[in-house]
Amino acid sequence: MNANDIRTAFLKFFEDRGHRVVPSAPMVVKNDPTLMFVNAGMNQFKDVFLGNYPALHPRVANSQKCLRVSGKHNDLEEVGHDTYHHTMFEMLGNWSFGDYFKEEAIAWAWELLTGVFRLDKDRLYATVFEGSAEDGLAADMESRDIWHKYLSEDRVLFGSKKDNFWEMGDTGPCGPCSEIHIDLRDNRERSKTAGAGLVNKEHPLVIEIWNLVFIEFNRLSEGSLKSLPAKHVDTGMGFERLCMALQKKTSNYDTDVLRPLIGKLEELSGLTYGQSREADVAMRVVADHLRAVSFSIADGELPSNNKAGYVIRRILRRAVRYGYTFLHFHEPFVHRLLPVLVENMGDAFPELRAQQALIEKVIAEEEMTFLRTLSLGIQKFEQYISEHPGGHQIDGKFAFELFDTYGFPIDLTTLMAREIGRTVDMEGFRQGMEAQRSRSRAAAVTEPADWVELRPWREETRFLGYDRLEAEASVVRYRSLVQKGKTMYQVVLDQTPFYAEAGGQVGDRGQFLVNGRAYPVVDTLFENNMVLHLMPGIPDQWPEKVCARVDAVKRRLIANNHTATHLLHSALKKTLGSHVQQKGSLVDDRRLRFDFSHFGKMTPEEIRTVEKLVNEKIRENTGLEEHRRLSMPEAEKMGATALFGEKYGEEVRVVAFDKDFSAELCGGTHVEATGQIGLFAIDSEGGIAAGIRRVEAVTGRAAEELVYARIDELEALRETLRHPKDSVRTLRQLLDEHETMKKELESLQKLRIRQMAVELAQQAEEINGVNFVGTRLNIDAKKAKDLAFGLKGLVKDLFLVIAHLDAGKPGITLMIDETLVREKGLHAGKLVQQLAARIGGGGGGQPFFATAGGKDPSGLDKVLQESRELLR
RNA sequence: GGGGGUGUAGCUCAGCCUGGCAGAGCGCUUCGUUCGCAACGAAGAAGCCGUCGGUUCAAAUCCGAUCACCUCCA
Repeated sequence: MNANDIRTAFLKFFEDRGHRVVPSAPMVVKNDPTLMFVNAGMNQFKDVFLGNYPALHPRVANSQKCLRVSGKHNDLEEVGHDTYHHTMFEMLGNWSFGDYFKEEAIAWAWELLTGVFRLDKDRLYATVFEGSAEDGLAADMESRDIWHKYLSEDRVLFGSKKDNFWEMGDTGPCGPCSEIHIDLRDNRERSKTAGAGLVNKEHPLVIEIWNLVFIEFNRLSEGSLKSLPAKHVDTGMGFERLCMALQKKTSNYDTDVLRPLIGKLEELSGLTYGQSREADVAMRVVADHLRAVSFSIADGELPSNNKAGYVIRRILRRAVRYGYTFLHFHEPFVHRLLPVLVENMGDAFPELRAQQALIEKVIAEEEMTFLRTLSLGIQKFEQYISEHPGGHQIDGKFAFELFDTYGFPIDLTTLMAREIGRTVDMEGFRQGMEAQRSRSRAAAVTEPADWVELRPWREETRFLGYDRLEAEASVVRYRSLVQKGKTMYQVVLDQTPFYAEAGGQVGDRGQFLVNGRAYPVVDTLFENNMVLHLMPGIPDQWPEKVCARVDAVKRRLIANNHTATHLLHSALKKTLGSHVQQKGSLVDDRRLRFDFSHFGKMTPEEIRTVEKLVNEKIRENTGLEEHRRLSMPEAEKMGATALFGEKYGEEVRVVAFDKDFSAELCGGTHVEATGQIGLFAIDSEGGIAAGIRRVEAVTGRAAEELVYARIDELEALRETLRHPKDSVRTLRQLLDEHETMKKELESLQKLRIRQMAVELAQQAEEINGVNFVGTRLNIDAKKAKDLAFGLKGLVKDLFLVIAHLDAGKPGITLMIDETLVREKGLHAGKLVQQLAARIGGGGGGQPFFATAGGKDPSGLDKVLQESRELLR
């Protein structure tokens, strides 16, 4: 059975048992601050479990892409060293939302594994929760009894809270779980040691394949458990491990999920998998990471230097590092595996195929920059070694600097040190790291308090803002949080006209009217289907109803920009081609920003074409066509644009303006008719990442101002040029002329200085074995310096004093030949200080050359006189 | 969000600590040598030292702000 068949068989099995099959949600989490990536199949159903959101269907099955690289579940550093950890993996799951419970979940798991997949019954074990005194929970005897119907007593084991009580994170839905483990060792091994003793003991061939979680509680932030209104089933079966078991392999990397990637790596590196431990680890790392990074990019998360993007960058760099060190790739290579991945998984995950070119380009670019970083680090390392030739230990502070500032991985530093017989002071390194951590932690304290619940409330916040900007509503809950030392409140209403930040559109501002007083709302956020109104202050007591009023002027400007963004999106597709995909968007009341995939800079003509197209649509004054509740297939039939990496529910909203021109799935607020936008103008176009361009634009009055500003600038230029016929030609001529004149002037000045130098050389006067030259000139300090250096070559034993005056500023330049400095102990810097007193100033310099400046020009003659006397 | 670093010739960078003539290698142009060149020799062009402000007689260099990029942490 190949991997694709296994996936299909799983989904089919549960579909036949009344489950709705749903697609994987994107791996990148958009509106949950506690989570960056989907780390378990249940993430997208979190709100259903908590009762915040009704289930679409009581029974669901899916295969969910997961990424475990940060937070509570972080497997990144394990990957590669064994044969079963992954950063990205697929989680096959079946779900019951308040429907069936332990009995069916266990029965079907057993039937699927032994009946459909035909796994050996005598290789299977089950674990159940042993209870926890800390949480006041008893052992899960119910699950144990159910299991005894299928498995003998010695195959049903009790497990601790760590293994058999599943929690998504520090807070959130959780419950006891029952895991199914499989013993994949050969018969000889199995007869020697019983599998039961190896369960949960990190044995690579005695592994958990399926976790059946019985969700009953919500873990609150103070640590206690709260019973949920309904009981749910959440199961997760590691797809890669299942494939290993069914394909009779002993490593996930030997299955047809990952082996083709390793094959390609063998081809590219010339090494054979299975020959050396180090190369094997490296190949597994690269294969795994390529898959994780590719899917992340397809879901819209590009490598970058912060947040989720930074995690992606770190994964990719880990792959490059292993390839560089152990597979001897010194050129970008990771991106070359992509075609193999797409070939393999492109059918099950169409987003991969659709964005292949972009993914490849982004990875290649990122590899290149990292290789640059590496070579810079190696350079720094070598410099350090040559500066510290002795010693056996490399300073931990230096190793940390290399890592922190130059991004040079510590294990490479260690490796390079070992090659020259040195070690690295890891304690010093660790200290640097710890200091860095606590600095960052101290800077980011926005711990919210627990919610204060005012009324029972199970639904999501009802959004009224498509139709009205003001509404009566009840406060259902609120909490405080401290941000940068200031206390803010997040307030949730049962219904609200406020639009919460989503899809690039910023949150509304406005106010709540409570008993005749206005309390400002400074921002509106979306979190777990709740709309959070961010408020600097709240009343002591909330009345039954408050009046929520959105700032209408801002909202109108935002609508202009959002609709313009849709028109821009279509215009870009029409002008540049269908490869244009939205990669990001920001819409506020002042401007709009749109990021999209496109190769190469837009030409000025293309920019103009896009602007014209958008303005054409504005003039047509096309009315808004809004479909609030369409099914996904209906929306697709309309040809509405959906975004990769965006999670859509069963029902979607489609916003269209002349539906043949622009129709998008969108939750944002828009204008009634495009004419309201008035005018659209692109302010700038530029690149932000490999293959991604950014356009910034303005609409309405802001667009008008932009156009005026440009006209004014041109007018001012023409005015300055005295209104020539062809100002561009005139300006170009002027610039050319300027350039040649500048050159000419420079060479003339050089010539003049040389001439002056020659003249002055003739004036030289021998005083006590010194050739004295003293002169008064109307030149600036820079020219005096040139002159001094010019004269230096002409006169032996020179003692030069130039008393110069430029724009009312007097100055002294003093030069003394080096031989005089040596033999007579003269020092220009000291002398010039003395002389500077005459012009009411100060100065200094080196023994052979010094300058001074002052305020009193009348003293210049005295300077010359005194310097002459100095020599006598 | 917080820390560190880097912006100097077309490219890669030195110079900054300790203020005092803006440099090197590669590339480029011209000439010469060579059967030939990723060869050799000679000459040359090329710079608002990221931007703005401050300190100073004097700032690439010191101080402050700002922008861009790199990097680590959250």
